[in-house]
Amino acid sequence: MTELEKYIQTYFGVNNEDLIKISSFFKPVTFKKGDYFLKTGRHSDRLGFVQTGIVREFVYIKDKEVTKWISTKGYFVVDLSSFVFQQSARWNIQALTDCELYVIDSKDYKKIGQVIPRWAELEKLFIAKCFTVLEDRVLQHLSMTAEERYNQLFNFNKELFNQVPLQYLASMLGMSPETLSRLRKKAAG
Amino acid sequence: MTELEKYIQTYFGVNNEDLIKISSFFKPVTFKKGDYFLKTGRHSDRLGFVQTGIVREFVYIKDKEVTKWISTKGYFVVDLSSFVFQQSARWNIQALTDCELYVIDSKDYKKIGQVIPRWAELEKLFIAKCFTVLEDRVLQHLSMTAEERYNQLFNFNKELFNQVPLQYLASMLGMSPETLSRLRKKAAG
DNA sequence: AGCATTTCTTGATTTTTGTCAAGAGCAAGC
DNA sequence: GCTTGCTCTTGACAAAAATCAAGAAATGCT
Repeated sequence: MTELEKYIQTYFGVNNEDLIKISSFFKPVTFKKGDYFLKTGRHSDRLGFVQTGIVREFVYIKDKEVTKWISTKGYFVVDLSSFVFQQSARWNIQALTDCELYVIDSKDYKKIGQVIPRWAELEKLFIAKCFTVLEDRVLQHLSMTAEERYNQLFNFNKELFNQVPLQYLASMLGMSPETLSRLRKKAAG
Repeated sequence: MTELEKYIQTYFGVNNEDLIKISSFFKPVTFKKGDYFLKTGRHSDRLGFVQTGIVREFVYIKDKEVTKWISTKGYFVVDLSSFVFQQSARWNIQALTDCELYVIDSKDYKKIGQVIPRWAELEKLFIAKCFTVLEDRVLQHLSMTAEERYNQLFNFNKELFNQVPLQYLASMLGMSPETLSRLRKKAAG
């Protein structure tokens, strides 16, 4: 079973037969460090799954880059408003390292629904799960200090701090790079 | 057409016949100021639609109330993780004023899917829309100061500031009540 | 109306975080 | 191996926001 199949099974809980049908629509695509999976303003008609490598989703706000999320193995990358609602893309999605993604375009994606009758239901459940994760993220900003947010992310995923330029993590945590640097020093004791 | 029907049509874009089928599952329930629609830890098997009044969703974190959202006419109120995934509720949902809600329990909710074949698809679209709204909210915390967040909410919905205790709005915006008070004074010039 | 309670404002102060600037450390490419 | 960038750290300072405390204003209740 490939990584992709493993994750689809975990996320969507389908049987082996459906699993193979679904995953067969995804095609492997390699990205070099710096390549864009998606650029703001363009129309995105594809969904990616990170097999290896690190991918950053960010947007320019007042001439500054704001990193919304950093995806590693096992994450889907997509601009949902663009993929689902055919709007122009809000996020830039860029490979931070060389990457292997499994990619599906919206034309093929629609075919999944024809093959798997319960697909819309499974999609709903998956997006609902994503929603609750984002709810938590909002709550973190309402209730935690920069230091607490740093510690939480660090405890959740230490490796990230060796693999990703810290300025991006700082942005994703909603603090300046200097603050992250100081909190890091402080936590290291 | 009732408010509920109007909003269902706007959100889900169904025809008149389906609209009536869907809305007929919702039952009007009145809540007195202070009543709880849902309490943390309980199991929630109902979804509400705010017809009149104001409803607050909040949670205790380290003995402090954190207000996640304040809903007025036209909003759905629900603990999604509880309603969809049968987990115990994460949020308290309380009437800030006397309220009329249209309420549906999960048993009846499931019947909608039997009556409207496209329902899972429509649900998916609705939750996806909610997801993109939350994405924006996260971005606001990554890129805006307390003052900018205050101004944005005030410009978006001025009435809220006359109807809701400001301490709740402050919490929802991720700042102390004192800071909100000062920003408010400053913006009033 | 009058009292009690809650909510809001204000000032003083502290803490947290951001900004600016300089330099150190690293890595990529020639 | 040596530039050339890029990234990270550090210090000094400024700005933003939190906290604490006191009182004013509004609200609810009887």
